[in-house]
Amino acid sequence: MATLSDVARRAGVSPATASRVINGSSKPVTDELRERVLAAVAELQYVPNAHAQLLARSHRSAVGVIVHDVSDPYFAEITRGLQRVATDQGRLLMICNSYRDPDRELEYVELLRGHQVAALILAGSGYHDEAFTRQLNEKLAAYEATGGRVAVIGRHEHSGDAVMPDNRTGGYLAGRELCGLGHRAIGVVAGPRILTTTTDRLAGLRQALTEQGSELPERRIRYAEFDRDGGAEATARLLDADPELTAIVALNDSMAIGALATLRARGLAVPQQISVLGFDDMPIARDVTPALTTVRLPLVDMGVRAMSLVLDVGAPTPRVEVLPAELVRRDTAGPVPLSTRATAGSAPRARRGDSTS
Amino acid sequence: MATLSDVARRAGVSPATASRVINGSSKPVTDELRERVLAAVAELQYVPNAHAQLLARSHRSAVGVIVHDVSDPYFAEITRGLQRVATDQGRLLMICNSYRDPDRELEYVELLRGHQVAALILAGSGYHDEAFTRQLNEKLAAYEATGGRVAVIGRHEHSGDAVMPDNRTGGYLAGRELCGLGHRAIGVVAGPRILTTTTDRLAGLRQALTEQGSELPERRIRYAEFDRDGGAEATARLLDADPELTAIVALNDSMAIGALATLRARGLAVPQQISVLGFDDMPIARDVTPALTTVRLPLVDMGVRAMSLVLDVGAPTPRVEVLPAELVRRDTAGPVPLSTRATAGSAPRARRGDSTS
DNA sequence: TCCCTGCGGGAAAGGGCTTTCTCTGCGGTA
DNA sequence: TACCGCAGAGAAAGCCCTTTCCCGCAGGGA
Repeated sequence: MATLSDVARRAGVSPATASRVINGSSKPVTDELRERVLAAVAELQYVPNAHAQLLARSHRSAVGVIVHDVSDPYFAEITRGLQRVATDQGRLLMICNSYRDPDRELEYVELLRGHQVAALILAGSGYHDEAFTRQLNEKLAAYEATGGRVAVIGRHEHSGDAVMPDNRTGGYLAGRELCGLGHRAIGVVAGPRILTTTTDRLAGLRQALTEQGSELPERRIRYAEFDRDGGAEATARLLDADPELTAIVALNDSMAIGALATLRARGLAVPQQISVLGFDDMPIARDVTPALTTVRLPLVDMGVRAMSLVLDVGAPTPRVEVLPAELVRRDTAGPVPLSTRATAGSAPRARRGDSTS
Repeated sequence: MATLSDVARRAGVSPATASRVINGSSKPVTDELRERVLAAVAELQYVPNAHAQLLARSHRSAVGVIVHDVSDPYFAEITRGLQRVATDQGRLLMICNSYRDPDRELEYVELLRGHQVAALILAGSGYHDEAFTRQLNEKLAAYEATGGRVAVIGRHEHSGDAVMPDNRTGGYLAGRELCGLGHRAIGVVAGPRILTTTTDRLAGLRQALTEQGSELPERRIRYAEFDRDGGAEATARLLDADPELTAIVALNDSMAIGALATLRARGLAVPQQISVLGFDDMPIARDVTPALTTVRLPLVDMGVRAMSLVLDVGAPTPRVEVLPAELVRRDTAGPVPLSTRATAGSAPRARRGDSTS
């Protein structure tokens, strides 16, 4: 690899001058030398060693991002928002997938800190795990103590900047919608119970059902991976245990798609025989058939906010932005079937209308 | 930020010793000093500066990857394959999205080279653009001249290692399937015409139609973005121009999903009134309704192969692996409708069967 | 007793760049 | 003519590590 001094030697100048030309320094350099340096750069196909540069200018500009999995549409959307702001401000993003492994999350915090990132964004659910939470907070505190900025998306554990989707209200909206349609026998296809996102959404759902004089017993909940196959499998288990179910709430859209697959395989018509509700409103939700009724979270906006928070230096730090959830009515949730409606004792209401309720 | 000499000072040892303890060097250090160093590390929350490390050990280990967009399922799958091998070998991946912008691709080659990556993988279609191709090849050659390894996935332009999905045969399989089902009026929803992937798939398709005594006129092709909305829009244009179409081939699954959306919006039944074929077989293909008939490419495997190629140093370099395309019959392709079949003059054949033909 | 060996540790030389500081030489003013 | 100031270039001091080289010392063999 050609180095800066190779370039300088070839151009017959000092490395200092070469550096100034290449970086467009404010210090003036005569046109003649400039030309010579540029020519040498081209001839040698010189590319500066990024590590040396980053080491020399102790000026940190990249931003680290830790997500569960960028290829999961939920995080893909959030990342799109993060990226948008970062690009506007000329920041490079380093994105790491933790695959929901707390240890890996801890490792990545160190890794990114080692890479001298200016800020750190953790996106994705926190864990019900005190030991882990404490460790993570220690590491984040250490990082912040050296001037790093931290923001989290959808995690309670951190005491600084945060963007919080209103998972609980989202769950509540889902529950209220289904109750309004007359459903009482509602099953839940949930993500891992160790995730706070799961429990938050569940809590809202439970509250809605309770308000309607119904309830949500544990036997009507199945916990599985937060993805398509997890949803398919959990739905199968749910149906096996309780064939009377008239509605299923999936705690994210990927699981809902898995649920639809299982229902289709079993020949159950959605929403005529059984209703399905998703959560997140990821892009594919409108393209499945029937189109998925779901709770929308402003995913891209969550990314935008988080990145803005973290790059807005100087602002007093503990800022928490709660972003609202919103019900999106499409075609997978309908009134409780006639055969069971009599026992439900509540009139179904119109299915389409405003998207918020 | 604490530095190594801070740690050394606190532990009362030299930086050399501290470094040896921290990196688990093969050089022996007495337990006592080791303890002291480790204690100092913990107290100071020391994390080594990655740039300094990377600079000091001139040993390159990360691998650079340039894709069009990781959040596109096509690339997400490929990346999964890349990641798998990289993780096994303890390599870090630096993934960059070019968003199909050739200039950005060029920039990323430089960026990654600057970051001293051990190898570079370019995934995603090449461009019909000679000037760009020449520039890219120059940059890649310069990189290879300094010992870097390069592999491409699905690009013709590079003369070294390559993993090539058999796009042409895939197009051919799609065409043959549709002809076999009696279709003659076939429209194509294509990606940008500047992409070689588009033209390769189109060429195979055209060949199949020609063999069947049919043809594929330009007026039955619409070029659009390689995504869901592009597919929806191109389908609409196609239908407006030629309402007689009995089948639509989308040149990737995202576009096919867009096509299905447009057809649904227009009340056209798939496959009873019109058939749809996709390409790639991304995971969501089986979850749309009707499930998408498509041409499968071994996406994860493509990633695995490419990474293996590039990390298998010492092997003589120009290796090209062609991976086969395979037809996957699901529910969106059916026999040509009765009303038009008479004019088509060919008996439809069974729709389900072996997945290859 | 002397020498050699090997072990544990430190000094110091990079690694490639940025940036401050210093120096030279020129034009302009008194 | 003497002096000042400044533009433009280079020397050199970091940035923070890793690793080679070297040194001192203790133990073992002759």
